[in-house]
Amino acid sequence: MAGLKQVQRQTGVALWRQIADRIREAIGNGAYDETGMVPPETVLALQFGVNRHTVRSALAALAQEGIVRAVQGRGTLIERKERLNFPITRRTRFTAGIGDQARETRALLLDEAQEEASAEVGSWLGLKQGEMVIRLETLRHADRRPVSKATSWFPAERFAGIGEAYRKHQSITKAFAELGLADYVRATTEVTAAHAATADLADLELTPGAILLIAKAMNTDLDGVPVQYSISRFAADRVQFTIDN
Amino acid sequence: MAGLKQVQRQTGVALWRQIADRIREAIGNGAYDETGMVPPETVLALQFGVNRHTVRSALAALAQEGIVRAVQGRGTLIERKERLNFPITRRTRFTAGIGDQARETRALLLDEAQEEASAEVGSWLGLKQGEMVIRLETLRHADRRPVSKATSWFPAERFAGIGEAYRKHQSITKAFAELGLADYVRATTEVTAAHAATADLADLELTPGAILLIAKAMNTDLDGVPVQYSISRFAADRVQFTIDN
DNA sequence: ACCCATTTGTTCGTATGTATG
DNA sequence: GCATACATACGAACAAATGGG
Repeated sequence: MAGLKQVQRQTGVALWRQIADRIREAIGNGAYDETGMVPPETVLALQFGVNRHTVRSALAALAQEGIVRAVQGRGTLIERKERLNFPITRRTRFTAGIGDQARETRALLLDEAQEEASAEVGSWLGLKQGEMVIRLETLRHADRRPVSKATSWFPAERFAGIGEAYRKHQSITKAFAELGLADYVRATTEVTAAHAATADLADLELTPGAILLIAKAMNTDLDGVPVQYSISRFAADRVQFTIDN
Repeated sequence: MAGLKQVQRQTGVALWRQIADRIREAIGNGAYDETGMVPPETVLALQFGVNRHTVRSALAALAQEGIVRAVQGRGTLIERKERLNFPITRRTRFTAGIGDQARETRALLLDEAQEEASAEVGSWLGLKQGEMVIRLETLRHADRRPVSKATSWFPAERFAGIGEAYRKHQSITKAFAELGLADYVRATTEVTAAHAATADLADLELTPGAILLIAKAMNTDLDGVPVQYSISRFAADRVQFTIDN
């Protein structure tokens, strides 16, 4: 499991960042659960085959993120360690899916706009290019940590006022209900991964080079008519998806 | 869509690498399909707010990967642009899922071993920790490009000889069939994303900082008895998953 | 054949960031 | 904290190849 030389030089990614990424990941995977702390700097330096200064840079970055806290004479304590599980099923809902794993969830409406459907959005929603759609930009937190940022499109005619409804209820499900759609199902989900764009880095409180899990999803009503197309970006360090067949 | 200053300084990730990652992604998304080439270096430099040298470093990295080819006086041509779609369903199979999108698929058995089940593997396969399992390390190509690297575990008693069978048929499905298991289904899939480890970088022909889509999957026979647990690492640039409910 | 704008390729120099001991 | 070596990034040129008038 340990393995030496897990980092590479002259690749455009500084060693301290590669090491920070690996330690963050190891923490998320529960590698240091027994002690609740990261191994000593000298041990890490040996493991990664780098100078202790380099390890210190990596730990400083993680401390900056609030993931670890160095205490002189004791070691580097792990402050936070979470990975939320997000089930993708026919009845996928954000709040219900995350709700039982977090004490508190929040939803923020960053932006709302009415616009003409792009080719991509139109094809997913079954609209002609140029028909009007409502776009919502939303940010979701769990226990005060940003978890996902999503862009959603809705047919404008059918769901006029969904922005206000979402702001009020902080939930797509409840906003749909207020607009007369009692139930909906997840039809299709496409999952990819990519480096975060700068705009998402800020909102999701990530550092450059961070990874996003991206879910492009289409929801329909019970008659199979598309009601929502969304592109959700999740901080890959903080979530995993599960698909149960 | 364009957007200025999409890169950040002093983050431990070199600008040229951030830019290379964004251009690779843009190519994958079809952003330059009209011309079949990347914008001129001077234009990219302006877009990203960096010196032309920095853009050239990024393009040199992409040329090294075989994604683009620079021609003096003409521009930088896009050589390769692919993203395979990998459906995750109750009947998920690698070869059948990828097969119709690639002209040629190959499967390589990198390693085979018999070992005691770890806590994780045991819990997925319904074995006690310490019971014997067979581990296969496999690498899959589509059209001569590596697509995924997978580690699979099988109950040793029931599937003795599966390594040989896999080497012969280059297919899990056919190897199962030879050992008397005519059919199996995908029970659960967990999807995460992470930076590639060094060992995977080499086999998947990726550069450091590259992203993996990771699928932890459990297959059962038709009676619901676990027959396989696997951790597959896909090059995120080259694939996407789809989940149809 | 020639000129020209465009685009990639190359060579200086200089400043800052990264990594080591 | 210091000294050293190398990678990264910028700026200003100039050279070489391409395609079109």
